[in-house]
Amino acid sequence: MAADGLSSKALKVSTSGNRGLGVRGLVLGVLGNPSCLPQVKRELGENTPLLSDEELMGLSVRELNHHLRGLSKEEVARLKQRRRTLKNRGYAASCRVKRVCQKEELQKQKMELEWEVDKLARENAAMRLELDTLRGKYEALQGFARTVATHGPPTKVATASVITIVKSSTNQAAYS
Amino acid sequence: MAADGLSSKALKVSTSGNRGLGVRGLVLGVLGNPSCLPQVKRELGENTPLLSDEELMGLSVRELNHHLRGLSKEEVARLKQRRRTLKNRGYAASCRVKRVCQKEELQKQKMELEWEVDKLARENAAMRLELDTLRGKYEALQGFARTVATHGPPTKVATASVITIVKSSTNQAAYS
DNA sequence: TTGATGAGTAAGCAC
DNA sequence: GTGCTTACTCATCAA
Repeated sequence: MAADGLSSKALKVSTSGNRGLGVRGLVLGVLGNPSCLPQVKRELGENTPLLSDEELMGLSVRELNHHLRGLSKEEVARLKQRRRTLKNRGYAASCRVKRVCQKEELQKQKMELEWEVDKLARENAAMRLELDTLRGKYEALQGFARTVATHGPPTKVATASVITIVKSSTNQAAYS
Repeated sequence: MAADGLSSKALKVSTSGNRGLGVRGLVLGVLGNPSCLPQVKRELGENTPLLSDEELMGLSVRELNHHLRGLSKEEVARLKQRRRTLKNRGYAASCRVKRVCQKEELQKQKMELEWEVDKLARENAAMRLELDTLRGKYEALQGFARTVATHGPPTKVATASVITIVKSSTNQAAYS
């Protein structure tokens, strides 16, 4: 268990993948091509040219197996573990990116909604104003029509239609 | 450097702070009171009762210095590092909690805004309907008033006011 | 096996 | 020093 932790640490140090803005990766990258421990037994395999992190990452399983020929069981395990670790590093990075994107997406949607609320509220206010204005005019006209209907209607038909309009008016209870 | 990494690992294993749901912390917690390496030199200090993680975390700097009396420089550094590590663990946890809370807060705000948009849109539609209805009634009344004004006004004053109302109407250009 | 994610650790920044 | 955040590693789960 402790050995695992140690070997992992060693692998981490040996790593040269300096992604993002990480100062750590850059600093460690100065020290290292990926060969701190593997170097010891490297003479066994001629066609294993000290795979870089990127190469090891990109390999398909079949290609990886090719590179694994002639390596000791321990070496194979070590290389596979390094591959897994490198991939995990990538997964972690994309996980972080995803998190940030989701947050930004939410903030964007929020802003759009705020804008929409503002727009609708302004439309609403304008309509309310228009409605009030029209109601005022309507009431004035209605008053006139009532006067006409009361003090001397010119035609029976027209008067009837105005009365209908006035009665169908909902909440204007100013019929003293 | 490698020694640092190793000792850190050892510290991590010795740690018993099992916060959150982590299975790892629980599992490792079974193995360990915090005394894997420190135990060797423990006989030197009588008044250092193997500080637990919680105790070490909660200590003020002054209290910590008290516990540091009679320890070797290496021991002091080790203990301080453990303290720092423990605190970092807490910081990381609260950082994660904060992140989750912020996200939930955004989602909540988004939902509230969506609800508000919906409300305003419905208000808007209702007002638009009301406005159209009222416009219809107004136009009908206006037609009647014009008829009256043309074919025999009962009073001069009332007619004038109706004419004013009709003329002040903005976009109703149905004056054939 | 691969990809994603929670927790823990160290580095680095800001106060 | 303290607290926060990022990048990395590992354990663990899901597909």
